[in-house]
Amino acid sequence: MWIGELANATGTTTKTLRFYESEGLMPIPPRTSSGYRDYPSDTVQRIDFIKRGQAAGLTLAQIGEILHIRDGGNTPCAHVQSLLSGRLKELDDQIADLLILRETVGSLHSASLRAEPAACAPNQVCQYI
Amino acid sequence: MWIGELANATGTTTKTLRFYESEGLMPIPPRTSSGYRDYPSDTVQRIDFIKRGQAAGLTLAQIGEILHIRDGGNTPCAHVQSLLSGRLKELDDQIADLLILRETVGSLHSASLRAEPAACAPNQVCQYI
DNA sequence: CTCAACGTTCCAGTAGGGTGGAAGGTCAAG
DNA sequence: CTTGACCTTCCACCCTACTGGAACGTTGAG
Repeated sequence: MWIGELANATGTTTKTLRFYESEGLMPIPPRTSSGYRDYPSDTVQRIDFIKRGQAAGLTLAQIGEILHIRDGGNTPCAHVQSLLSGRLKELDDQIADLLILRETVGSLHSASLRAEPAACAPNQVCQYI
Repeated sequence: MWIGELANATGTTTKTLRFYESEGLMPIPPRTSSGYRDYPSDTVQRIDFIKRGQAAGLTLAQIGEILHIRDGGNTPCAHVQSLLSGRLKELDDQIADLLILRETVGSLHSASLRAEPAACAPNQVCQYI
Protein backbone atom coordinates (compact mmCIF):
# COMPACT_ATOMS: atom_id res chain seq x y z
CA MET A 1 0.00 0.00 0.00
CA TRP A 2 1.14 3.49 -0.81
CA ILE A 3 1.51 6.23 1.73
CA GLY A 4 -1.84 7.90 1.02
CA GLU A 5 -3.72 4.65 1.47
CA LEU A 6 -1.90 4.02 4.76
CA ALA A 7 -2.70 7.56 5.88
CA ASN A 8 -6.38 7.02 5.10
CA ALA A 9 -6.46 3.65 6.81
CA THR A 10 -5.02 5.06 10.00
CA GLY A 11 -6.56 8.51 10.07
CA THR A 12 -3.29 10.37 9.71
CA THR A 13 -1.69 12.31 6.89
CA THR A 14 1.12 11.48 4.48
CA LYS A 15 3.05 14.36 6.01
CA THR A 16 2.82 12.80 9.43
CA LEU A 17 3.85 9.36 8.19
CA ARG A 18 6.96 10.78 6.49
CA PHE A 19 7.66 12.69 9.69
CA TYR A 20 7.41 9.46 11.72
CA GLU A 21 9.84 7.84 9.30
CA SER A 22 12.28 10.71 9.71
CA GLU A 23 11.99 10.29 13.49
CA GLY A 24 12.85 6.60 13.23
CA LEU A 25 9.42 5.30 14.24
CA MET A 26 8.74 3.57 10.94
CA PRO A 27 10.73 0.72 9.45
CA ILE A 28 12.13 1.87 6.13
CA PRO A 29 9.58 0.66 3.59
CA PRO A 30 10.51 -0.83 0.22
CA ARG A 31 10.04 1.46 -2.74
CA THR A 32 8.40 0.87 -6.09
CA SER A 33 10.56 1.31 -9.19
CA SER A 34 9.39 4.90 -9.35
CA GLY A 35 10.40 5.61 -5.79
CA TYR A 36 7.01 5.41 -4.06
CA ARG A 37 6.95 3.98 -0.55
CA ASP A 38 5.20 0.59 -0.65
CA TYR A 39 4.11 -0.44 2.85
CA PRO A 40 3.20 -3.96 3.93
CA SER A 41 -0.41 -4.00 5.14
CA ASP A 42 0.51 -4.76 8.75
CA THR A 43 2.02 -1.29 8.99
CA VAL A 44 -1.49 -0.20 9.92
CA GLN A 45 -1.08 -1.97 13.30
CA ARG A 46 2.13 -0.09 13.90
CA ILE A 47 0.53 3.29 13.30
CA ASP A 48 -2.40 2.30 15.50
CA PHE A 49 0.07 1.40 18.22
CA ILE A 50 1.72 4.79 17.89
CA LYS A 51 -1.69 6.44 18.24
CA ARG A 52 -2.57 4.41 21.32
CA GLY A 53 0.79 5.30 22.82
CA GLN A 54 0.10 8.96 22.21
CA ALA A 55 -3.34 8.62 23.74
CA ALA A 56 -1.60 7.27 26.85
CA GLY A 57 0.48 10.42 26.90
CA LEU A 58 3.75 8.87 25.79
CA THR A 59 6.04 10.98 23.65
CA LEU A 60 7.01 9.84 20.16
CA ALA A 61 10.52 9.23 21.50
CA GLN A 62 9.19 6.88 24.17
CA ILE A 63 6.95 5.08 21.70
CA GLY A 64 9.99 4.78 19.47
CA GLU A 65 11.93 3.08 22.27
CA ILE A 66 9.22 0.42 22.61
CA LEU A 67 9.11 -0.05 18.86
CA HIS A 68 12.88 -0.44 18.66
CA ILE A 69 12.90 -3.10 21.38
CA ARG A 70 10.19 -4.97 19.51
CA ASP A 71 12.00 -4.51 16.19
CA GLY A 72 15.09 -5.95 17.83
CA GLY A 73 13.16 -9.14 18.45
CA ASN A 74 12.72 -8.58 22.18
CA THR A 75 9.63 -8.17 24.34
CA PRO A 76 9.28 -4.58 25.58
CA CYS A 77 7.16 -5.53 28.65
CA ALA A 78 9.67 -4.37 31.23
CA HIS A 79 10.29 -1.10 29.42
CA VAL A 80 6.58 -0.51 28.92
CA GLN A 81 6.06 -1.06 32.65
CA SER A 82 8.68 1.49 33.54
CA LEU A 83 7.42 4.03 31.00
CA LEU A 84 3.88 3.64 32.28
CA SER A 85 4.86 3.96 35.92
CA GLY A 86 6.92 7.02 35.10
CA ARG A 87 3.99 8.47 33.21
CA LEU A 88 1.71 7.70 36.13
CA LYS A 89 3.96 9.60 38.49
CA GLU A 90 4.17 12.54 36.12
CA LEU A 91 0.39 12.58 35.84
CA ASP A 92 -0.07 12.47 39.61
CA ASP A 93 2.41 15.31 40.05
CA GLN A 94 0.86 17.30 37.26
CA ILE A 95 -2.65 16.83 38.63
CA ALA A 96 -1.51 17.79 42.14
CA ASP A 97 0.18 20.92 40.77
CA LEU A 98 -2.88 21.87 38.78
CA LEU A 99 -5.19 21.40 41.77
CA ILE A 100 -3.04 23.76 43.81
CA LEU A 101 -2.94 26.22 40.94
CA ARG A 102 -6.70 25.95 40.55
CA GLU A 103 -7.10 26.95 44.20
CA THR A 104 -4.81 29.93 43.72
CA VAL A 105 -6.44 31.11 40.52
CA GLY A 106 -9.87 30.49 42.02
CA SER A 107 -9.12 32.78 44.94
CA LEU A 108 -7.67 35.45 42.69
CA HIS A 109 -10.71 35.23 40.49
CA SER A 110 -13.14 35.51 43.41
CA ALA A 111 -11.24 38.52 44.69
CA SER A 112 -11.27 40.11 41.24
CA LEU A 113 -15.06 39.78 41.09
CA ARG A 114 -15.23 42.17 44.02
CA ALA A 115 -12.82 44.54 42.32
CA GLU A 116 -13.28 48.25 42.60
CA PRO A 117 -11.20 49.98 39.98
CA ALA A 118 -11.19 53.12 42.08
CA ALA A 119 -9.36 51.22 44.82
CA CYS A 120 -6.54 50.37 42.42
CA ALA A 121 -3.25 51.21 44.10
CA PRO A 122 -1.39 53.59 41.82
CA ASN A 123 2.00 52.05 42.53
CA GLN A 124 1.20 48.51 41.45
CA VAL A 125 -0.11 46.88 38.32
CA CYS A 126 -3.03 44.96 39.73
CA GLN A 127 -3.80 44.01 43.29
CA TYR A 128 -5.53 40.79 42.24
CA ILE A 129 -2.44 39.19 40.75
CA MET B 1 19.77 50.51 38.22
CA TRP B 2 21.46 48.50 35.51
CA ILE B 3 20.08 45.35 34.06
CA GLY B 4 22.25 43.01 36.14
CA GLU B 5 21.17 44.63 39.37
CA LEU B 6 17.52 44.36 38.31
CA ALA B 7 18.04 40.73 37.38
CA ASN B 8 19.55 40.03 40.80
CA ALA B 9 16.82 41.93 42.61
CA THR B 10 14.09 39.93 40.90
CA GLY B 11 15.71 36.54 40.62
CA THR B 12 15.83 36.53 36.83
CA THR B 13 18.63 36.90 34.32
CA THR B 14 19.68 39.76 32.10
CA LYS B 15 18.88 37.53 29.13
CA THR B 16 15.31 37.14 30.31
CA LEU B 17 14.85 40.85 30.96
CA ARG B 18 16.03 41.70 27.45
CA PHE B 19 13.70 39.01 26.15
CA TYR B 20 10.77 40.59 28.04
CA GLU B 21 11.67 43.93 26.53
CA SER B 22 11.68 42.42 23.04
CA GLU B 23 8.23 40.94 23.77
CA GLY B 24 6.91 44.35 24.75
CA LEU B 25 6.48 43.59 28.45
CA MET B 26 8.95 46.19 29.63
CA PRO B 27 8.68 49.93 29.14
CA ILE B 28 11.67 51.07 27.13
CA PRO B 29 14.19 52.18 29.75
CA PRO B 30 16.38 55.26 29.43
CA ARG B 31 19.98 54.60 28.54
CA THR B 32 23.18 55.92 30.04
CA SER B 33 25.50 57.85 27.72
CA SER B 34 27.31 54.61 27.03
CA GLY B 35 24.13 52.81 26.06
CA TYR B 36 23.45 50.85 29.25
CA ARG B 37 19.80 50.34 30.20
CA ASP B 38 19.10 52.39 33.33
CA TYR B 39 15.93 51.19 35.04
CA PRO B 40 13.92 53.17 37.57
CA SER B 41 13.82 51.21 40.82
CA ASP B 42 10.07 50.57 40.65
CA THR B 43 10.73 48.28 37.71
CA VAL B 44 11.25 45.59 40.32
CA GLN B 45 7.50 45.66 41.04
CA ARG B 46 6.78 45.17 37.39
CA ILE B 47 8.99 42.09 37.13
CA ASP B 48 7.45 40.73 40.32
CA PHE B 49 4.03 41.21 38.77
CA ILE B 50 5.13 39.31 35.68
CA LYS B 51 6.32 36.47 37.90
CA ARG B 52 3.07 36.37 39.86
CA GLY B 53 1.15 36.32 36.59
CA GLN B 54 3.23 33.38 35.42
CA ALA B 55 2.67 31.63 38.72
CA ALA B 56 -1.06 32.00 38.06
CA GLY B 57 -0.52 30.27 34.74
CA LEU B 58 -1.00 33.31 32.54
CA THR B 59 1.05 33.49 29.37
CA LEU B 60 3.47 36.34 28.82
CA ALA B 61 1.12 37.63 26.13
CA GLN B 62 -1.76 37.79 28.61
CA ILE B 63 0.42 39.44 31.23
CA GLY B 64 1.45 41.90 28.53
CA GLU B 65 -2.19 42.78 27.87
CA ILE B 66 -2.73 43.67 31.52
CA LEU B 67 0.48 45.69 31.58
CA HIS B 68 -0.50 47.58 28.44
CA ILE B 69 -3.90 48.49 29.87
CA ARG B 70 -2.19 49.77 33.00
CA ASP B 71 0.44 51.58 30.97
CA GLY B 72 -2.38 53.23 29.04
CA GLY B 73 -3.58 54.77 32.29
CA ASN B 74 -6.59 52.47 32.67
CA THR B 75 -7.56 49.94 35.33
CA PRO B 76 -7.24 46.41 34.02
CA CYS B 77 -9.76 44.94 36.52
CA ALA B 78 -12.30 43.83 33.94
CA HIS B 79 -9.65 42.27 31.76
CA VAL B 80 -8.00 40.57 34.70
CA GLN B 81 -11.39 39.11 35.65
CA SER B 82 -11.94 37.71 32.21
CA LEU B 83 -8.41 36.32 31.95
CA LEU B 84 -8.74 34.65 35.33
CA SER B 85 -12.12 33.14 34.57
CA GLY B 86 -10.81 31.86 31.25
CA ARG B 87 -7.80 30.41 33.01
CA LEU B 88 -10.07 28.80 35.58
CA LYS B 89 -12.06 27.08 32.87
CA GLU B 90 -8.89 25.89 31.15
CA LEU B 91 -7.62 24.52 34.43
CA ASP B 92 -10.86 22.68 35.11
CA ASP B 93 -10.82 21.16 31.63
CA GLN B 94 -7.18 20.28 31.90
CA ILE B 95 -7.64 18.65 35.30
CA ALA B 96 -10.65 16.68 34.05
CA ASP B 97 -8.68 15.48 31.01
CA LEU B 98 -5.74 14.48 33.16
CA LEU B 99 -7.94 12.56 35.59
CA ILE B 100 -9.39 10.55 32.72
CA LEU B 101 -5.92 9.95 31.33
CA ARG B 102 -4.69 8.93 34.75
CA GLU B 103 -7.40 6.28 34.88
CA THR B 104 -6.40 4.96 31.48
CA VAL B 105 -2.70 4.93 32.19
CA GLY B 106 -3.35 3.43 35.63
CA SER B 107 -5.23 0.50 34.09
CA LEU B 108 -2.57 -0.03 31.47
CA HIS B 109 0.09 0.05 34.13
CA SER B 110 -1.72 -2.44 36.35
CA ALA B 111 -2.16 -4.76 33.40
CA SER B 112 1.50 -4.41 32.47
CA LEU B 113 2.49 -5.49 36.00
CA ARG B 114 0.90 -8.85 35.27
CA ALA B 115 2.72 -9.04 31.94
CA GLU B 116 4.05 -12.35 30.73
CA PRO B 117 6.49 -11.72 27.91
CA ALA B 118 5.91 -15.24 26.65
CA ALA B 119 2.26 -14.35 26.05
CA CYS B 120 3.30 -11.49 23.76
CA ALA B 121 1.29 -11.76 20.57
CA PRO B 122 3.75 -11.88 17.68
CA ASN B 123 1.60 -9.73 15.39
CA GLN B 124 1.37 -6.70 17.62
CA VAL B 125 3.82 -4.39 19.31
CA CYS B 126 2.61 -4.59 22.89
CA GLN B 127 -0.72 -5.79 24.23
CA TYR B 128 -0.61 -3.38 27.13
CA ILE B 129 -0.78 -0.26 25.01
C1' DC C 1 -2.38 13.09 -24.89
C1' DT C 2 -3.99 15.42 -21.07
C1' DC C 3 -5.18 16.16 -16.50
C1' DA C 4 -6.06 15.46 -11.76
C1' DA C 5 -4.58 13.20 -8.07
C1' DC C 6 -1.10 10.99 -6.42
C1' DG C 7 3.91 10.58 -5.11
C1' DT C 8 8.96 12.57 -4.15
C1' DT C 9 12.47 15.85 -1.68
C1' DC C 10 13.82 19.70 0.96
C1' DC C 11 13.34 23.89 3.53
C1' DA C 12 10.88 26.78 6.68
C1' DG C 13 7.67 27.85 10.22
C1' DT C 14 4.41 27.18 14.34
C1' DA C 15 3.86 27.92 19.82
C1' DG C 16 6.14 29.41 24.47
C1' DG C 17 9.71 30.98 27.19
C1' DG C 18 13.59 31.44 27.13
C1' DT C 19 19.14 30.00 26.64
C1' DG C 20 23.94 30.10 24.46
C1' DG C 21 27.46 32.18 22.25
C1' DA C 22 30.15 35.42 19.45
C1' DA C 23 32.06 39.90 18.87
C1' DG C 24 32.61 43.94 20.76
C1' DG C 25 32.24 48.31 24.10
C1' DT C 26 32.46 50.15 29.26
C1' DC C 27 33.33 50.57 34.16
C1' DA C 28 35.97 50.49 38.32
C1' DA C 29 39.56 48.64 41.25
C1' DG C 30 44.49 48.00 41.83
C1' DC D 1 47.28 50.54 32.13
C1' DT D 2 45.38 46.21 32.82
C1' DT D 3 42.06 43.08 34.17
C1' DG D 4 37.71 41.18 35.06
C1' DA D 5 33.07 41.93 35.47
C1' DC D 6 29.86 44.37 33.43
C1' DC D 7 27.16 45.93 29.30
C1' DT D 8 25.66 45.97 24.03
C1' DT D 9 23.65 43.59 19.64
C1' DC D 10 22.45 39.82 16.82
C1' DC D 11 21.70 35.23 15.44
C1' DA D 12 20.87 30.62 16.40
C1' DC D 13 19.01 26.94 19.11
C1' DC D 14 16.22 24.15 22.68
C1' DC D 15 11.63 21.25 22.89
C1' DT D 16 7.42 18.57 20.57
C1' DA D 17 4.68 17.08 16.88
C1' DC D 18 3.67 18.46 13.20
C1' DT D 19 2.19 21.59 8.95
C1' DG D 20 2.79 24.41 4.61
C1' DG D 21 4.68 25.07 0.42
C1' DA D 22 7.74 24.90 -3.59
C1' DA D 23 9.38 22.33 -7.36
C1' DC D 24 9.13 18.35 -9.62
C1' DG D 25 8.07 13.16 -11.09
C1' DT D 26 4.26 9.18 -11.61
C1' DT D 27 -0.10 6.97 -12.23
C1' DG D 28 -4.31 5.93 -14.29
C1' DA D 29 -8.75 7.27 -16.31
C1' DG D 30 -11.07 9.53 -20.21
